[in-house]
Amino acid sequence: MPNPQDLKTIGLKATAPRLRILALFERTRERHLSAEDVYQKLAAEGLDLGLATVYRVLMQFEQAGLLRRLRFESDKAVFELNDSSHHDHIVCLQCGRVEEFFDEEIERRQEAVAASRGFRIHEHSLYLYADCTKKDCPHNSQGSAD
Amino acid sequence: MPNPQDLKTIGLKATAPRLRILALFERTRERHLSAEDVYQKLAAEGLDLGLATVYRVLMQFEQAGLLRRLRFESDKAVFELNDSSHHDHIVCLQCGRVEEFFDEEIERRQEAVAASRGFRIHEHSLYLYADCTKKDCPHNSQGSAD
DNA sequence: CTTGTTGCAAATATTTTGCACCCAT
DNA sequence: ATGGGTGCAAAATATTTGCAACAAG
Repeated sequence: MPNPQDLKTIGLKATAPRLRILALFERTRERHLSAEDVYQKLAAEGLDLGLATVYRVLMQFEQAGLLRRLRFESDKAVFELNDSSHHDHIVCLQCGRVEEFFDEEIERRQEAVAASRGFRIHEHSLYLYADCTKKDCPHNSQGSAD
Repeated sequence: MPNPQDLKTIGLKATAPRLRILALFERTRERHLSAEDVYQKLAAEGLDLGLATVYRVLMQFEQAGLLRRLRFESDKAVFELNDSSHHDHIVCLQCGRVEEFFDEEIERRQEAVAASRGFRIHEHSLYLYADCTKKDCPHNSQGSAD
């Protein structure tokens, strides 16, 4: 469970929903959760909270820099803990697995492209949609899994 | 106005809504239009059509490869004519201007990153959100426009 | 105590779908 | 004529907001 001070520091009262939501992101292995995911998981743990509260808290955490909001192809947003080291995402279209990566050269080229056209980048979003070749990916479970 | 044959070729009847929507994309200079944009513009031209039809036609055109669906930060999808030459987008956060770019090196690195992690890319989305320095951008109209 | 926070329900926004009527082929 | 296409209204989905009750500091 996160320290209540973590929240007070960013000007938010340390309430149960907030502490539990932050705790969820800190311990969950699937780092990427939608508002609905958070709601379901906490409800399953017996916490009685409203979906609207989840949305509000996620938004506050995003504004405070605790979480980052991502949009994969689906039309619902997912959130991840903001470890403040920038990275992009590669998503397996078969099993939904998400991996993070950072490529110095891609970052450099983005800057170069933008600068050469008279733009100054504020942020970017880069998602690679792919098939993975992991053994436990449904895509490979029956074929050549190599 | 597009040739009715363009539509028949992809198995769609050459109806007024379809021809007008395609024509709109072929002549408009802002290449990126949302369903609502299309609906408004055609309504303004006196074409009486339903928004649902616009959504249906856009979806059919996308599946036929005539259009490509994009999602910038906003939560509505926009479409662009699919000239079949792949490119990414840079969007000005101030004036909404959208420019397209293609960078060989970025493409290569994406493949390399994916391959090294055991993924095979199907598609990707890369958006750069930036400020542009164009003179007609509201961001620069009153400041140092350099 | 006092203001921020919550849950609920209602409101938004975008997109999709059911259905009866219509038109391109 | 006939099966696909259309408009309209209603549904579905994701998210936001108004409000009265509530709780952290």
